[in-house]
Amino acid sequence: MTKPQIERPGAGLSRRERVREATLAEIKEIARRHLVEHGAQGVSLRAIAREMGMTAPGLYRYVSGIDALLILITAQMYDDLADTVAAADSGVPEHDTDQRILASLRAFRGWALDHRAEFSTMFGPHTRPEPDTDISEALEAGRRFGATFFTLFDRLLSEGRFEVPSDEEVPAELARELRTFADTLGLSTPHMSLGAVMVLSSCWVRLYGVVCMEIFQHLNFVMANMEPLFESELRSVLSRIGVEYRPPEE
Amino acid sequence: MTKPQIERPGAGLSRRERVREATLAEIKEIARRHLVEHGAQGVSLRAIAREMGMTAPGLYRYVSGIDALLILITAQMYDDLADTVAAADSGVPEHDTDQRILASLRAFRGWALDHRAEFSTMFGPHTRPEPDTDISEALEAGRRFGATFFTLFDRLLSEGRFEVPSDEEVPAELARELRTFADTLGLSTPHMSLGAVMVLSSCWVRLYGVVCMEIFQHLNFVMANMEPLFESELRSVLSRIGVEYRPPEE
DNA sequence: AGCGTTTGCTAACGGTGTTCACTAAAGCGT
DNA sequence: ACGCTTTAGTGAACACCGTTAGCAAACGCT
Repeated sequence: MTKPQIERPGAGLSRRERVREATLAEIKEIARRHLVEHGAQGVSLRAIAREMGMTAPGLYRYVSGIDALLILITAQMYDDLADTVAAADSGVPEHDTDQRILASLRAFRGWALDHRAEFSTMFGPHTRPEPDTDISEALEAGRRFGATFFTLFDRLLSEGRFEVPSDEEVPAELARELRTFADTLGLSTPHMSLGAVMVLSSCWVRLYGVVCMEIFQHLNFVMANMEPLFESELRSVLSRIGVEYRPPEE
Repeated sequence: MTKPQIERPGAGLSRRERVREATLAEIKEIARRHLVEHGAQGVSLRAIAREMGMTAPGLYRYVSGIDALLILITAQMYDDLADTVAAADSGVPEHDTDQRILASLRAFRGWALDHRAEFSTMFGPHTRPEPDTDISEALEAGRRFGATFFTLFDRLLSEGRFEVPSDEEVPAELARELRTFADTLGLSTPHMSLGAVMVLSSCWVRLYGVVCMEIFQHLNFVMANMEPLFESELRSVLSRIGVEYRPPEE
């Protein structure tokens, strides 16, 4: 009888660990649905437990509190966002770098518009998590999300699309930060110089800013439709990195 | 006896209205302190009432609910921020436009760093307020906050510091939005063309973005110190509008 | 002095996070 | 197959929260 007692699809997980993983997954799934439907305030352990047919204190076997739960589902959301962006990217002919970039970035904004509550918890204000909470999962998911953009950006570098500042042009203090940034995210390719990382973060800041502004409704009462502003920033950012802008379809 | 029964410093307020205004002010003051000390979650009607020596339901005579209260104090916070920025601006010789701009923008970031919870509620995710809530006060305070920057920006325009895009270069949809933006905020000076408003919003988006990123701790685990990135963006933004950048003192 | 308005209270409902002591079951080693 | 250990989940309890309804006292005006 070669029935494996331990080696299972889940890779080296005992039965107990498997069912544990399953209910944890259920918790996260329900939590996320509540987040979507009722906003961050609407996620409550008691409601989740109710829906699962158990009581709230039982959840503490799986999650150390409501804050930790919200961090946990952050990882899922980054995965979802990453998938959406990656799908948009691969929906464009592989060689057409310009359109791939356009599509990816617009997909980013589009996802944010369709998932305001998620976006807010991912990119909005954080209360610094207690030191013991495991954040690695969310970090890894965030890395995966950025990967699509890094890849495309690296293509631009290899194609020599725009002028990259020399390392001497990067102020010393900024250089230090950019290095830890690049190291932590593991972006070291032949073309990825310090100057390139600087340009990349500058672009990201701008797009992050305009999308945050839209989702957080900062200009809600002075500007009805934020899309033109986004497109304008997009255009400006892309011209900086030698990518041809094209207005959205239709 | 010329004792004025109605005409008082508060301008045409009956005694009742005055004491009412006073307790409302007390409510807002305590609410704001709680916001600073315990974050947005830590503002509760019950706690405020307790501190005032009354009970929570009594507060409903003054405020229609906790959400409305948070909106109310938003106005105060904008005032505070506006004062800080204005103070930094006027701490520089009046003719030195470049330094005034630098000082104002750094004061903006500095205030944000010193008032994370306030900044988060002001610039972070909003749940759209119920239609009946009065938002005009916060809007006016926000306008006052922007005024310092508008004034300085207008100076740059009048000095012809940089090239302003012609109106034809502004895409039609964006132009529409920028017009309502400019109208609502009342920025119509001789120099304030559509192209100028476009440049202004672009600059604002970038600075908003980098400060949000820092305060919301979006890159918390990949970048320890965000100041160099802010300074880098600041430098880049200022070069766009013909202002000389100088690194911060010390 | 009387009367309507405004203010604040108590009580109550329904919701929340979290801790603790406890039971019942599942897993594991022999 | 038995017994022991680890674990999952429960119930009760504590300390909060926002909000509504009904009522009594204080206030201001005529």
